[in-house]
Amino acid sequence: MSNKPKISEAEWEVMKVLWNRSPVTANEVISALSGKTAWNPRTIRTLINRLVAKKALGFEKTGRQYHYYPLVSEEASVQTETKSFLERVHGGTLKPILAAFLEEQKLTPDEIAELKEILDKS
Amino acid sequence: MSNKPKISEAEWEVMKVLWNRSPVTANEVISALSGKTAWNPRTIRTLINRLVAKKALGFEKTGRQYHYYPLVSEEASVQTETKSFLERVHGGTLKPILAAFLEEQKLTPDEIAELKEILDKS
DNA sequence: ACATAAGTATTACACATGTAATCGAAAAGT
DNA sequence: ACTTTTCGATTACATGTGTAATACTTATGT
Repeated sequence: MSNKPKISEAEWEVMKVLWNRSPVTANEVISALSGKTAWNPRTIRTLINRLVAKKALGFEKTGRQYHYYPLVSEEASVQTETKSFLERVHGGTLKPILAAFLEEQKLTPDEIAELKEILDKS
Repeated sequence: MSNKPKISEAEWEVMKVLWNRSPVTANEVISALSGKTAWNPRTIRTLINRLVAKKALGFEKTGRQYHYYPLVSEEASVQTETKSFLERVHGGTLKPILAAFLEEQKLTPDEIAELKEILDKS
């Protein structure tokens, strides 16, 4: 089952909150995002609702409040996104991709070592 | 100037044709894509028009025919896409991303060596 | 019990995207 | 010169996305 729902860019921010901690209420998602984004709480609720409609999130009712939790794992979603990304830039040279990776992620030495290990094993 | 126009997934296919060879006519783009996609020629013309509107493509008229060519480089576009992709999954663990990369089997041993070199230098 | 507040559900609306069809103009055949 | 074909330009339309506002429902305080 667990088919890969397409998660939009804004929705992705919501998912990251839920992957980080769950189950949480809509309000908790809203306050978690209030530092990061300038979205209206209504907007965030809309995003949550869409994610529920897409079956990327589930919830349990506790009284009138809903506690949301992910129905898709972060790992699987990253995989899906990455695959789609790679398909799109297929044929592009790989070097600038990794270069951007390195530049953007500000990799720690530990992470670099880990990546090298992955490369070694392949 | 040359600001980064957002190129959609379908449009990206058109750009790849043009990055590969240009300037070419719409019909040449259409036949280049006829093997890869099942799009109606009308659809491809629409995509070309949108890319022109986004200033991702330019053209010269030769008689009544237009010869299109990219206004943005593949390198720059890959960079932009990659940055956006990374921002979206930012905070996600890096390992599954590289794992997906490797799984796609885009990496030849030569490339792996090259990547390791990049990692070494950073 | 009833009003109020706090959640959730429904509706809105503009712009992007996928996927074309139709309109109009100009080149080319007859 | 007129008709037909061939391009490009304009228009279409459903669905997705960003960004909310409004309506509805139900705890909760009084």
